[in-house]
Amino acid sequence: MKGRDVTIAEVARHAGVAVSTVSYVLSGKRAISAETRRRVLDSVRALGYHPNAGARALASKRANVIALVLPLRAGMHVPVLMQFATSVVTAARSFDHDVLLLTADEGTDGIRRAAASALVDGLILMDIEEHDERVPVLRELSEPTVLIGFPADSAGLTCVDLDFEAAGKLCVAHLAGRGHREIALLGAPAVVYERGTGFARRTRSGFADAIEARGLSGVALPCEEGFDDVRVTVKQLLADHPQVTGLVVHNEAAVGHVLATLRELDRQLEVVAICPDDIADRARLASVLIPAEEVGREAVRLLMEKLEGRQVPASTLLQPRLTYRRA
Amino acid sequence: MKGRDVTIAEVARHAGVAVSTVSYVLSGKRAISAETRRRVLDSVRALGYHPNAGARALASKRANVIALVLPLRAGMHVPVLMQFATSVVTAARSFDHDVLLLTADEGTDGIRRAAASALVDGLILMDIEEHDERVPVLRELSEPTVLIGFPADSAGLTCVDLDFEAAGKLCVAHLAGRGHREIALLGAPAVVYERGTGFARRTRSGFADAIEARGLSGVALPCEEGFDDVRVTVKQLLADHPQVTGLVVHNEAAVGHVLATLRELDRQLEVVAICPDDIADRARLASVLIPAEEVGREAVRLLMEKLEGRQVPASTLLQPRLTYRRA
DNA sequence: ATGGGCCGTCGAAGCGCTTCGACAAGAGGA
DNA sequence: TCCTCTTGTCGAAGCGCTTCGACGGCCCAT
Repeated sequence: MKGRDVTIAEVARHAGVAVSTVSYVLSGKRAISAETRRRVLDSVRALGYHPNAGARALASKRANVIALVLPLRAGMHVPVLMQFATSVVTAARSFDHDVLLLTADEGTDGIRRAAASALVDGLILMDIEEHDERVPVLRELSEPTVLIGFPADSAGLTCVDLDFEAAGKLCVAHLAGRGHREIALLGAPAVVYERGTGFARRTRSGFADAIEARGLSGVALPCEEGFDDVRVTVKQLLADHPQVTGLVVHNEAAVGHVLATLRELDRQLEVVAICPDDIADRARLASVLIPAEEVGREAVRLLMEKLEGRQVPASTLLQPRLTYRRA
Repeated sequence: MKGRDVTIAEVARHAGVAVSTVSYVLSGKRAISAETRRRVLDSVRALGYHPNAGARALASKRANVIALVLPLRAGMHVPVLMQFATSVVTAARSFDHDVLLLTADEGTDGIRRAAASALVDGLILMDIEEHDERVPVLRELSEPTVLIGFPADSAGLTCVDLDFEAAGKLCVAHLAGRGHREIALLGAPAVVYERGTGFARRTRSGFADAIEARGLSGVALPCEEGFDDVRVTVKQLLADHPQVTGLVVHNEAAVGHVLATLRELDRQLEVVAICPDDIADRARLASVLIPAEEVGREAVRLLMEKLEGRQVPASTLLQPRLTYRRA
């Protein structure tokens, strides 16, 4: 219910300077004497001035807003998604940008619209599939983009992600180092592989490579998320491969159920998980964590670089780290 | 990489009309002949015109963007939060608005900033506490606001939520109707009550009222979310109150663990949950669902009404519905 | 015929900001 | 001393859109 919004003209009048001077004080794009700067900033505070976002965007051709395109589909672990989202928002704020939320179910139209209307200066997309329909659209856009995840053809794009292949290898190395010769991988639900989501496949291929390179024997299975499904899968696995003593779980939702089933069967496999830290911590499990916080921050940083017109590496792979916890 | 953005002036030239005519065709705010309208729309399509959001906001004093202020704190069930968020985005899009994501950890500043800079036309806040620091800020804002949840003093505000008191009563009524005389409520983690989050308390008080009104005996306990904690809580409950035969669970994360514990103890209580449908469905449980979709949609609808300057009810309580599932 | 309305369209005035070029005034070099 | 640079500030021109008032036709009631 405060009075009408304060404009830059009122600040200028109050401080006894020209409008442009106020603008330069605020943007720092030209030298301003200390005395004038102080007067202007005092007036800004006194009047409670906030620049009008629309006017600023119109004049400067920069909205100071980026779009975050979130998926909402089966097989995504929602809390991790949320971690990404908050880290993106926080990072964006640290660059004085806001975040517009676009959901994937508006399809490519939302992306086109937000970009073409200059609503946003750039976009971050999450949960990229190998053959993602959004990717061709991005190529046509003049707005810079950063992807979290990798499509099959990433030429000309900027992508960030955990190095899941390295993560798969790291898990095998860990278990091999502790003496296991036959290792299984329990992965994402089958639908996630079918959709061609990169991270699931990449882990699996890293796993397979490492198994082969070390001359171990291994088996990789998809795994659903419900308790009963997990139970069946684990039992089947142990029946088919009784020699398995090491287990890699790459499925946040299933971790707890897998452990419960092993307890129930009284089988003492050594388990390492690829999952958020809190889940692994709760289960006292060795794990490679998904560095959602770091990925989000890095994505924003890259986008800001691109907004400044600077070159950035096409692909950024964050190296996995394994945390060992004794039970 | 397409050419520079198309402006309304180019559309006007292409269609052979005045700029204002194009604007009126697009906004529908003045009558335009069918013939002219067709020509203009053809040009719009031919040139791929998208109005510049900043210019539009500046001229019309409407950004066509609303803010969604999300919390991210302990004790909130994240998937439900996500459901709210997507339903808000979807609903907003249906009113031709976009959604700016603000996180609560920017505190009240983010709210002030977004409103004062005219970045957004209105705000929706989630996860309101009884004594929420953001509420006084909202009262000073000239932008309309809708809260999802109720603060202790909701005077002058517009709030939407599931009627949790009614939900608590409904659960008791259901169990009483099926012959139970001693009923327990397992609620949110203790911290949620301490924080004064309304929905948890309101369910508890509805529960207590219904118990008393029917002359039953009842007990209400907070409940943590980890498997082991739940196990302890349930065991304690059954030890202290061996006559309990009906159980209301108002804690999404705990539902599964409660059932597992009961199975383990071989106790056949009748359980009804207040939780999202998918969880109840998976567990084949009678439940009152949290209508996240509906709440989000309603919040947006109310906000749009307020944006139009219309009066709206101060409080909107969505009536709970109980779904009975036989196991 | 004649005037009053309505309909469809146009032109122009902003909206609040950024940024470019201009220009005093003082600093420094010759 | 004169001229050239800086440094700090100002004024004005937009940015692309909405909206207000004006106006020429046309129809209908007089």
